[in-house]
Amino acid sequence: MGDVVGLRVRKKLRTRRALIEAALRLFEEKGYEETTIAEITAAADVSTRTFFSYFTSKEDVVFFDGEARVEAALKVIADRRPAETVVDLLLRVVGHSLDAVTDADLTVELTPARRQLIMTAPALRARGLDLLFETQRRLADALHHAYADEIDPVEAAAAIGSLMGAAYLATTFSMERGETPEQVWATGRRAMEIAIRGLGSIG
Amino acid sequence: MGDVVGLRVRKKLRTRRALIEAALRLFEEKGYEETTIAEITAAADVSTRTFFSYFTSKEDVVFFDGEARVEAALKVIADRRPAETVVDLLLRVVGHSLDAVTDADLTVELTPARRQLIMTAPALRARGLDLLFETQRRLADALHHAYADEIDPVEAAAAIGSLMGAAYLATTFSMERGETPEQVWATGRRAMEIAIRGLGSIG
DNA sequence: GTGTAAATTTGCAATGGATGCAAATATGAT
DNA sequence: ATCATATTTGCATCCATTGCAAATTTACAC
Repeated sequence: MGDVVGLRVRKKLRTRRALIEAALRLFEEKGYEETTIAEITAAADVSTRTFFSYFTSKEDVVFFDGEARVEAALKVIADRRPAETVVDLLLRVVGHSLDAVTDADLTVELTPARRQLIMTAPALRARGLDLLFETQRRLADALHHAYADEIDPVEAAAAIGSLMGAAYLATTFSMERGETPEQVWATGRRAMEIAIRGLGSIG
Repeated sequence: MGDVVGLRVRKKLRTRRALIEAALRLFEEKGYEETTIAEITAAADVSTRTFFSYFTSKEDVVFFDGEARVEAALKVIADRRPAETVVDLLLRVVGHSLDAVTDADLTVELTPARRQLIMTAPALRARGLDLLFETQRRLADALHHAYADEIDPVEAAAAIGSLMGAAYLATTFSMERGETPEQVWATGRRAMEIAIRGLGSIG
C-alpha cells in the first residue's frame, strides 16, 4: 500500500483535478453549452489539446467519478452478506451508490447542483443515461454471478432494471417538482417498494 | 379527411423521406460515424444546410418516427378499456410500441438492423436512451391522468419505470447474445412478468 | 551532475457538426 | 403576371475532436 507516487503522477492528478474543478465551476456559472473547452483549459492553465488526454469529451468531465461509483456498487454485490436477501442487498447497492466517492484526490458526492446540471443540459442528460444503462448492465451481470445458482441472467436484468428504472423515473419527477433532497429520497424509496412488491399491487 | 396537400407540402414530405432513406442506408452501409451530413444530403440531392431544417441533429434522423411511436402509445392509454387491469393495459402499450408506424409517408418498424445501429453507435445509444426516458415520463404522466383517482404520480412512475426498465435491460442482454427476435421478445415478456410479480419473487 | 529513454504537453492543421443570416428560388393566391 | 410567403441555398463562423510531430519534462542509470 505504500503509494510512493512520483512527481509525474502527482502532477497529473493535480492537472486532472484542476480541469474538473474549473469545468464544474464554469458549467454552473455560465451553463454547459455556453462554456468552451478553451475557457476550461485556460482556467486550469493547460493547453486545449491537453484536455483530451484526460477526458474523451466535454461531457465526460462531469462524470469523472462515474467509474469509481460503479466499482463501489459492484463491490457491495461481490461482498454480499450470506444471510441477506437479494432485495436487501440491492437496496444497499442503491444506497451506497449515492455516497461520496474519491477520485482525483477529490472526495465528491452527487450534489443537487450537479444533478440539476445533468438533467438540464441535453447532452449531459443523454450521456448520463448511457452511463446509467452501462452501470445497470454491469450490476446485473455481477448479481447473476454472485448468485450463480439461484438467479439466471434474465432474472438479474429484470431485477436491476425494474428496481433502478422505477427509482430513477420517480425521483426525476420529484426533482422536477423542486422537492427537497429528503423528499426526493423518500419518493425513490416508495418507488422501489412498489417495484419490490410488484406492479400487480397497483390499481 | 380529404387531405388536399399542395405541391409545397408534397415536396417537403418527399425531401424528408429522401433524407431519411439516404441516411439510414448510408449508416448501415458505412457506419454512423463514418457517414457525413454532406454525403447524406448529396444522396438526397439537397444542400447541406437544408438537412438542418428537417432534423435538429445527425442523430435525430435515425429516430424520425419516435414522436409517432410515443403518440401511438399514449393513445393506447387514453383509450383504455374500462374493465381492463392496469397491468394488462401496460402490456398492450409495450406491445403496440413495437408495431409499424407511419411517418413521412414511410411505414416503418424498428428492424433488428436499426436497433443494432442504435445500440452500437455511442451517440445513437445515448440519444435513444434520452428519448426512451422522455417517453417513459410522458407515459407515466398519461397513466396517472387516466387513473386519476387510483394511481398517484409516484405509483405511475414506478409502474412505467419498473416495467420498461426490466424489459429494456433484459432484451438488451438478449440482443447482445445474438438471439433471434423471437427469443428477444420472449426474454422481454419474462422480464416484464418478473416486474409485475415483484422482485420479492426472486432469490 | 549528465545523458538518455520514456512520458507528457503543446501547437498546428484539418475534419465535421451546427447555427445565423441574407440572397436566391419556388409556391400559392389574386 | 404579380405580390406575399415559404423554402432552399451559400457563406461565414464557432466549436468539439483528432492526428501528428516538435518541444518539454520526468525518471533513472551511470
